[in-house]
Amino acid sequence: MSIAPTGSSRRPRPTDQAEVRRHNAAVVLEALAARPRSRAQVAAATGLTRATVGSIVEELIAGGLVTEQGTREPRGRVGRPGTDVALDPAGGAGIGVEVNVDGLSAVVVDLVGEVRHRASRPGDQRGRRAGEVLRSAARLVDDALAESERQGLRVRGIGVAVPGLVDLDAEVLRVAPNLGWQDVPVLERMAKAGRGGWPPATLDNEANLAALGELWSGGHSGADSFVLVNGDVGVGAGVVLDGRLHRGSRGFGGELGHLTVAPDGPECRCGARGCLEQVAGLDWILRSAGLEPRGRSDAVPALLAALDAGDERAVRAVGDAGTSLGVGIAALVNLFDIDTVLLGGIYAPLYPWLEKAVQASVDRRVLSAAWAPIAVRPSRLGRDAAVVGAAQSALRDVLADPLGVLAG
Amino acid sequence: MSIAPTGSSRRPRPTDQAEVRRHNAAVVLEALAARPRSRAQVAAATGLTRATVGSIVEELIAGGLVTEQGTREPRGRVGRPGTDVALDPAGGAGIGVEVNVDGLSAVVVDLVGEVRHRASRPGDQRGRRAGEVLRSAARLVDDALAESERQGLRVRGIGVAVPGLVDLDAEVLRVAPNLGWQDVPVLERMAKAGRGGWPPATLDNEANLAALGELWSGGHSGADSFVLVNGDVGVGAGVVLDGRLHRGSRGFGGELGHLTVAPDGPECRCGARGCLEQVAGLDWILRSAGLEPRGRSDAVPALLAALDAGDERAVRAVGDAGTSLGVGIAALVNLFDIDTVLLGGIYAPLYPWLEKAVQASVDRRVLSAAWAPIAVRPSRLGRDAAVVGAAQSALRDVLADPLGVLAG
DNA sequence: GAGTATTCGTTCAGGCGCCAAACATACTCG
DNA sequence: CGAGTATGTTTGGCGCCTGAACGAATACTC
Repeated sequence: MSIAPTGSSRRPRPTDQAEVRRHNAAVVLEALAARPRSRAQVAAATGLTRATVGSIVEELIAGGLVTEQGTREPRGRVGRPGTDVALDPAGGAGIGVEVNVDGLSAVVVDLVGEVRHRASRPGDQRGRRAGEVLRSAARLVDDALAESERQGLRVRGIGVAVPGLVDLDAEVLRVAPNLGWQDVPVLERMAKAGRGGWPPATLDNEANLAALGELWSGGHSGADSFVLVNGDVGVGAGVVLDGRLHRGSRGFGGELGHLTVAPDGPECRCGARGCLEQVAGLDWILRSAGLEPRGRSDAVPALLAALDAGDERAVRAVGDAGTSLGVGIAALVNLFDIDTVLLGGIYAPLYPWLEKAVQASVDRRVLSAAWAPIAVRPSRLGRDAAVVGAAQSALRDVLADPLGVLAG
Repeated sequence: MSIAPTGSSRRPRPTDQAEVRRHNAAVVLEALAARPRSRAQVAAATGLTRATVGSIVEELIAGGLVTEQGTREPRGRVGRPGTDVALDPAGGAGIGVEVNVDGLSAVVVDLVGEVRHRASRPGDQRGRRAGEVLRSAARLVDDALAESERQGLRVRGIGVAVPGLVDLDAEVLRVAPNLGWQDVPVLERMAKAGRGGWPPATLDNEANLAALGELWSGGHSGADSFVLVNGDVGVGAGVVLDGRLHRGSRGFGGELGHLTVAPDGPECRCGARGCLEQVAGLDWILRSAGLEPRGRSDAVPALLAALDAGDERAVRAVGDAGTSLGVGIAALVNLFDIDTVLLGGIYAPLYPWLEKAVQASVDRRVLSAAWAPIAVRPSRLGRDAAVVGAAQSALRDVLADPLGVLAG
């Protein structure tokens, strides 16, 4: 059977009881992240003993990640009341930055998921040089760091979202067609332009991070496998399987926009024909609705206004886009076997006009739809998903391995 | 075995040191599966202490999963020579069964991956009733069990591969379009028809199992993320990410055959239009090459003969199928970010005539191809992949949790 | 050929983490 | 106010890994 020696990273690592402790600490913290609870409740929820939970909570309190809340008011139940333990908002924060075609934005999110700071620089970035844009982004980060310090938040990491293919190993933005960028070492440039003293930063695709944002903040109960389709000028997909983002081995996954849906369709920037992006992307929708794709910040409200007014051309444009989009989504669903699809980015506000066409198209093309219906829903965070997801991705390290973070 | 009442399967489970032991036993066994080694070498490879490895090996020997081999001949190195420890072939075996359109087959595979028994019943199954077919399959299993006993192999499990959508929870074959079956409780029926005393059996899609077969036996060095595209009358895909098969949450994944590649194409059995299966499946290829799709067992050799003879019509048919197939593969690659694609099933023998068209089509449509080339290769196990994978999937349980298997 | 160096496998305390049970605490109920 | 119940902590015990020490088996050196 020769399970190939797999020279690479795939070698399974051994465990020891320190790892057990770390793992269980993460389990406890996870339980507390869902909702404040007493130690006994945590024990019941996780399957650990009260003794173990007590000891872990003690350690987490010492590390400043959780705090004891005042005794809960009596609830009419017999027995000694428990004292709730909750995440400490000051225990950690993450900074998220999004670089996108129509502007930059940044947020600070604390350990409980609250947005504590928010800033943005709107404006079309397509004309600007990468270096210039990233200097602006670095300034947003510096501001966010300052603000975090003012609020007594300890920033654990920075997440940067970009609209393009990211090489995770090299931490380089390989290509962002809609920005016209290529091979840009985003993190390096930003750090160089910043005031220094930054916590560790990571770079990822905006659709991926948006999906994480939805996973952690969206409160889509029970949906721990879903795809977030992020519509914009381009169309990306963030794939979450069993509660884990699936980036692909090289960070190049989720390129839904370049799925072929019309082999004889218009030529795409990527060189192929009939890419989904060309018949369901924002530019196509705008053109098809008789609006100018340029000056996007005005164009989207104009589109929505036209739709609200019942403009037939606009309604049909969006419906047609929905049909094409459904083809792409059906492909996703057939391949990944996922039962929930979230429409994000520009698709979120367009949802009411997309819904029918998308659902019809999906139902017709998904083989398993008869046994298990596919739910297509609008994203909850909308355009914020990527920045928030980026900020939270930094915090996930804390939640996933609290003891490791405290020790490191 | 599992503790927690687990309302939802996604809740993270706590660990204790018994789990540590089990995990480390699996790590040790995995190291030994790759190649026989001494305890000291296992320790070096895994990072565990010699003391720990010694104790685990002792336990595995007691359980009959591994054996000490004679002292290795002196190798000119100083120091006391180690005694190699290796998987014990008799430590366990798996039975694989494949039910397919053109026949049934079964194999017995032992713990080291050797095929110890092989049997098949060729013949078109499309006309036969499910019950009848499954009775034949059950007989193959009974024979395989008898043969295993004769060879002193302890059968740990049975894997059944079917060409269709499988509901993993219910262990029901939901639909197999090319067999014309629907909602068949395959395992139940087989067990009822068998002589009894069967070890636990599992049901899965043939493309999935073929992918596992390739993963474990293919020796595609380094490729622990790949897609196996299994061509036949239908077209399925088995997706392996980071060395783990991705079935989808409900076992409905990998339906590459019903990807839309030609929206205006012919109508498919599934109800949609332009499914890949319709323009790259075996029936289409045969028709397009001027051969009768019926009587398939003869048709494929005829096709190959025609290709060998340079028959233009046949060559073009396969080439065209390759182009369409490339569209589907490009979709897979864009979405999953995978750099290796294996062509299996009927595509394996057709590979020489498919290669060019597929690769060209893929390269044109995969966004990341410029940075990371996509390798399209024929599968190594060919038509055997699914049966062998099915047999091995039973053995994986042993390798993944040896102590658990021994205890249970 | 004897002594030394090196490597292998085992044995033995030591530490750590979990569990089970007992205990102290705090509240409800009658 | 006492009985009953649930929470949180303490204690003893066990299992597992580690590190060091030890015997065993081989090669190297003089």
